[in-house]
Amino acid sequence: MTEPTGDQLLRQLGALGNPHRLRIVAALLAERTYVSKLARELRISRALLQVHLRKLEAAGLVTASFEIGEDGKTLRFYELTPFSVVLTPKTISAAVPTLTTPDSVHGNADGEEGRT
Amino acid sequence: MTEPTGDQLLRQLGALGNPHRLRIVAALLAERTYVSKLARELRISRALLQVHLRKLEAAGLVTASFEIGEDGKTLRFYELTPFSVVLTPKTISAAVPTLTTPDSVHGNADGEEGRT
DNA sequence: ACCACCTGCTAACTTTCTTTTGCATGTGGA
DNA sequence: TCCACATGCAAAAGAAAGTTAGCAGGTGGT
Repeated sequence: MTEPTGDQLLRQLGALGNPHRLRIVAALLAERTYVSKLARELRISRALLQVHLRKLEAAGLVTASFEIGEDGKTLRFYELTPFSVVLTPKTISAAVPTLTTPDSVHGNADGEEGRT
Repeated sequence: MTEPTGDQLLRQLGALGNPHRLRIVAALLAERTYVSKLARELRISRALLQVHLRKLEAAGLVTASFEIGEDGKTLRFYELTPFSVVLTPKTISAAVPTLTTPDSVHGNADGEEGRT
């Protein structure tokens, strides 16, 4: 299953390339929790945490789910997805050809000699 | 030796989280080359390529060196550094405590209640 | 009812990337 | 000398990311 497409890989890299998000991952490894609590632990605003969590979620690194706390309140729990990404020139090189980013959209995949 | 500090890891993630840079890595794996040529191959401007190369270099993923081409011209060759980064909740969690980013600079480890 | 928490969302700002343009310099070959 | 290529750097415009602040609604407990 660890055969990320270029875009998928890019999303994961983008999601992990931020100190807050790395901390979030670390925190969630220690224990799954709900947003407000996590925000308090990391000492960042809920709004900010939410944005970061979404990015992690979009990359498939964490998952969210609603749960009812002991006091009957609805809490949104987040937990880690047991991912494992190996970054080496090879793995990257293998993913690159599957990049669909608005970058490869040249309409021209190969060809075109630079000569005049 | 693969024991990146949080900052180091962050730099590598930041460096790889971009389609152009992933392509650059892939291209350099295929063959080491000099800037102008690489720019032609990737079909991006030299100026842009330079910026990306610097970022990769700053993260220690590629290295540069001057060399004299057959025609006696000075060329700046770039080549890959055989890196290998494993991303899992654990490896990340292990790196997080060593993050020195202007983020951890709270000067205040605990304290400050959220009260109004 | 009021307080204490939880959730979600948006508008506005600030900061950091990304990319383009253009200039300056150096070398070998015709 | 002029052309073709290489290198380097910086200013400026555009785009994306990161943050803050504030509003709205929901539930349980006192």
